[in-house]
Amino acid sequence: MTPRRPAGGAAGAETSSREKILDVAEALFAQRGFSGVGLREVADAVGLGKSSLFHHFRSKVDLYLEVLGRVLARIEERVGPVRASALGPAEKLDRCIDALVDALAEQPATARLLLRGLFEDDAFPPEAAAQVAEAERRIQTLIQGIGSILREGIEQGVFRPVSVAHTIQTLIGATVYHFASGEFGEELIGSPLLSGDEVRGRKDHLKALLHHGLGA
Amino acid sequence: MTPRRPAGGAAGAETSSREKILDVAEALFAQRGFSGVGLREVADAVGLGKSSLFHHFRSKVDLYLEVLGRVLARIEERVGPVRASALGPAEKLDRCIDALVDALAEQPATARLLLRGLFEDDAFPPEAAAQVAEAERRIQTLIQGIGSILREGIEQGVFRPVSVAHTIQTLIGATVYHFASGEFGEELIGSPLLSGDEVRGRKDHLKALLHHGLGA
DNA sequence: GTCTATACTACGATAGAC
DNA sequence: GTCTATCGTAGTATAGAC
Repeated sequence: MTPRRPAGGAAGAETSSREKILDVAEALFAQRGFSGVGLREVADAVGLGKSSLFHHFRSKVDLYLEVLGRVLARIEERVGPVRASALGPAEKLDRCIDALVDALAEQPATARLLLRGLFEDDAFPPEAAAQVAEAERRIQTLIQGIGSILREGIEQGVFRPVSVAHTIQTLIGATVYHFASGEFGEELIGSPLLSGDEVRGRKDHLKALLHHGLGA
Repeated sequence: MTPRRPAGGAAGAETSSREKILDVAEALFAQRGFSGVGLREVADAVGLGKSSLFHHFRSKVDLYLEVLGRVLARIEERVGPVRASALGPAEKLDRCIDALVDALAEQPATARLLLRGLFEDDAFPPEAAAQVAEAERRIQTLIQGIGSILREGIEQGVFRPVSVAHTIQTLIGATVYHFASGEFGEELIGSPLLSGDEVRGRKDHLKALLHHGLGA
């Protein structure tokens, strides 16, 4: 949607093949998962031959993990600054939800890919172990950020003494699942999940529920 | 886990091949999804040749949809009676959560398969359209059951006037995702998700959050 | 950087013996 | 009801010309 210039390259260059592949693969992996997508389908959608993909990515697993890495980067970009801010727990949690929801709503594939990353075990080959471990570490860091906010709030008495782990699980489900629910969610809600109004509505719902639900 | 006698058959019969296949396929499909599982893997795990599966199921899609149907039946069995009961909205919602959580915690594959059914679009062939439509209808019925409880509660003033659709989405995420989160969730919670203590803990967390979060 | 050609494996599904 | 054998296709990945 927002093509950028290559990092230090000359002006006038279009989106690189690499980025095109990543964009297409992201949409497809989000819809049907790692095993559900063939490289031929990716290549066709990009407008390349199947073999050309291997010039840009070592393997299908490599492509998938780079897609996942981009998704995580998008979320970190939004949530990171909130975590580093000096707000109180209640306000910080609100801003954290805003940031997470914005990140998940920014592109339709984000939530589905993250959800798949959270509950699927795709049995990746051992040579990808390092990349898999790094993705897990980044997710852990995000989770622990939310955990810190909740713990701080409980210590300060602004939140009820709830289970931090259970609350995180609820929060993940309420955000990631919602924006991953696609057609099903849209039929239930009755309007596009990613429209500006709907995104605002989701934030309001979540913040109100937590305000009443966690408030001391 | 609970082998039953064949419907009208003689005593002493062990679990039928058909049920063995369904059990094995359920576990595998839950872990890796429709495309991630090969029929050879299913057959090996059951102890049959690959071709023998086609004696019991017309196709892989047929097998998958029958697995999904069993999962839905398990949930309906628990949630249905609650919906039909004559309790007030607040108590009915509590019992509904108990029933749903019990159903999801009964077998480890249930939540993952349901979650996949909710957000995945597996592009099934047109000849399976009827079976797919029936599964969607059953899910819709379950959803509408919860919707009715929420609407009734709001009308009677025992719940805040929240968005019913958003609350349902939150509830699905908080229950189905939690029990589908597998290794990730267990690491976060720190103990097996399906143990008796943990299941009770999850129910308590959810009911407390909703009690405070929805209470008028 | 993209292509054609190809290797090798696995897939879902069918036919037919037993 | 299970088996072996086989079909046709598609999967990931590599080699090498351009």
